[in-house]
Amino acid sequence: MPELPEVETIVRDLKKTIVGQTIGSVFVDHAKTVAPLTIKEFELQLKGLKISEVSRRAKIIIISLNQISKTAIPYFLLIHLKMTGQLIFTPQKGKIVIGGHPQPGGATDLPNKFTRINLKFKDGGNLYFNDMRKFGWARLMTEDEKNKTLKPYGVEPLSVYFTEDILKSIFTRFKNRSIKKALFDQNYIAGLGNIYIDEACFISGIKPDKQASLLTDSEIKNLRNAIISVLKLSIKSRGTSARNYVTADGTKGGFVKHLKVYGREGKECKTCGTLILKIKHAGRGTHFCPECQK
DNA sequence: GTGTTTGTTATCAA
DNA sequence: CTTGATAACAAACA
Repeated sequence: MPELPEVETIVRDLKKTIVGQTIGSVFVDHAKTVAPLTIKEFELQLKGLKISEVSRRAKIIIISLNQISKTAIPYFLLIHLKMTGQLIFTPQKGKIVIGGHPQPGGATDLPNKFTRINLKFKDGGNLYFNDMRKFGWARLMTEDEKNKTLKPYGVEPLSVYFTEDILKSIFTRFKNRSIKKALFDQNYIAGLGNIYIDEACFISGIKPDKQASLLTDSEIKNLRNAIISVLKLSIKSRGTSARNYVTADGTKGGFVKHLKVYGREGKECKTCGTLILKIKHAGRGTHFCPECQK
């Protein structure tokens, strides 16, 4: 579920809450989530490590860990939330009720039936990794392994490297495939997913299934600006809680009310009143206004 | 029972 | 080689 703005929101929250904290104990209840390590290995290796940094690359959360001793190897816990993952920090001990935000399955407390990992900090706080569908993962790795894992990812759309020229060269490479396909490919642009691709296409007035090589320079410019602005605005709203996503304090993001096309099929376009269409394209539900987008 | 779902990867088909 | 479609992972919901 989480795309760039949701992951970024969680990372910014965790920077404020867990950096500097030491892991006291770890509980894992689903082996696949922490593979290739076994549950026991994962629990033992994380125990006693201190969190030195939290960052993001593409849709991956990177928790940097340093052991207390100076000679120790730095470790990195990389977490991918995939479709339904949540990462929630609670500062107090014991069972916490997520205020007013029932989780999938109706659970309202922590830990719950979808909690796959619980990091317990020495000062009593808890970091819960919940994942209803069990697609997400948390992998403990060395610096080399981390670099190898992150290497294939493309340009960060909120970085200075995301230029019109880069976008143009990507679309050239995708020639007769659609722009949605191009924007979806994490090896070229990192962090976009179904929601923000549809939204950025609407904002820039381009149909998502349009052939990539047919875009004019001015359309590429508009699309780039739309991608940047929709991501920034969503981060400001703390992300889109369309289904499972919650922020690291367990609250919902507020971007749903800004959505122009995603999830609005059959409703009136906010610009022209035409009904929003939904088709299947690139294997995903694809939303657009047939009047505003060409 | 049917179809759908924010992510990603593998495999098959044209 | 290119491209698209589908299934798979697994679970909930309408």
